[in-house]
Amino acid sequence: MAKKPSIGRQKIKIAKIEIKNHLQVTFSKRRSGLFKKASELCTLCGVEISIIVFSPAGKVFSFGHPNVDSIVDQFLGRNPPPNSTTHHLIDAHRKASVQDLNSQLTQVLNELEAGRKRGETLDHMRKLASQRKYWWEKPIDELGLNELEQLRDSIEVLKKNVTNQTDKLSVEGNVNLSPFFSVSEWLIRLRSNPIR
Amino acid sequence: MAKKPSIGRQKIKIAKIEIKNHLQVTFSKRRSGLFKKASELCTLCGVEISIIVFSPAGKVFSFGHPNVDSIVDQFLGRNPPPNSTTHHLIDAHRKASVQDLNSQLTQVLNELEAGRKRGETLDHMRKLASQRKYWWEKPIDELGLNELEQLRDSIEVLKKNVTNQTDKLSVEGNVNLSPFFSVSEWLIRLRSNPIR
DNA sequence: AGCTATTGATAAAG
DNA sequence: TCTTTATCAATAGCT
Repeated sequence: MAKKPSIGRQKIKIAKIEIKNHLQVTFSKRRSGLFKKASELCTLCGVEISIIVFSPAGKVFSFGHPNVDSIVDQFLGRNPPPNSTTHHLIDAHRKASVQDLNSQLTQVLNELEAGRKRGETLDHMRKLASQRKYWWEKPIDELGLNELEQLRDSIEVLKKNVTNQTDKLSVEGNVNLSPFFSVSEWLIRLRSNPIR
Repeated sequence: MAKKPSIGRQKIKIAKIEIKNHLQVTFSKRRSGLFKKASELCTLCGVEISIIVFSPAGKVFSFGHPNVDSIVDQFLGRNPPPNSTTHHLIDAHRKASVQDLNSQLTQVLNELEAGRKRGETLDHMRKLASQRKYWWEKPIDELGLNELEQLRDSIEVLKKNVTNQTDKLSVEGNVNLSPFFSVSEWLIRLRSNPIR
């Protein structure tokens, strides 16, 4: 029989797929494949993985192991807040090297940046961003003198709070005036755009 | 010649690997594979992906694409803030201890998780809210103006502190520079994982 | 870190 | 989106 049921899988170049329909199919397949790989890695090696995918359409797909629930629950915990927090800090300090901290910061920044970008793709988020009802939603470098003074005052409170947590804090009360973006903005967007 | 036709790849059960050495090898291989898959998905479909892996040893590995350029530039100090407080900031950073970074990072991470989590189990969070005594344990939507200020400030200081820490650490050590990482990714890894 | 035999993932088509 | 088929790509077991 000269029949050729299928040419089968073909090698492809790793470059932006232009055919929309094709792209959608590939995205679906590879996204599930990626999550499956992550799942296997979790099981095989007992690690914790979090994946967030922001599609061009503004949809968000996420994978997490264990559930985000357990992370939050662990933090809130049954224990009294001070103990819980202290425990968490001690544990983190024991395990974390400075390199880890940097990695974690990178990760956080990546997430924040992704969250910010995602917000920009959504109409209602765009609307929210443009409103900027409060000064603290602005990028810090846009703050005026008076606003900076408020900021400085709040730092004093911050110092006390953090001191309570770690009983060891030497950060001086200064404000970083070169932000990448408004923290409050991504906070608002994050909570306004629950994953999935 | 009988040679050495290895038995090649064998099917494995997706379950926790007990042999430590074996686990480490598998973790390395599959982590690379996962990041490569993510990279390909980014390129093929033009999506944004963030992956965070917490190893059992406490190490953190992250993948992010794209839009990390601006962050990298900030980290590299390409655009230092032209204001008088810079010196004070640098001073503060020098004094910042690892514990400071830990505590601040922990706080940021938890707030981030709480913010993401909120959309899915609003009731659960509100219920737990009544048990909390400190502002940094609240869900983000319950934070007031002053509290948001504090949070933002802590994050800004955190960024600066880690920038300083990274500067110290990026001097020596080799890094795993996989070919599929973008230049930005390389830069971040160079600064995040100076010693491997 | 490399090698190779297999398994696993997936591009193309229905 | 789901199934099938034919290949391509990832990786388990060794060295």
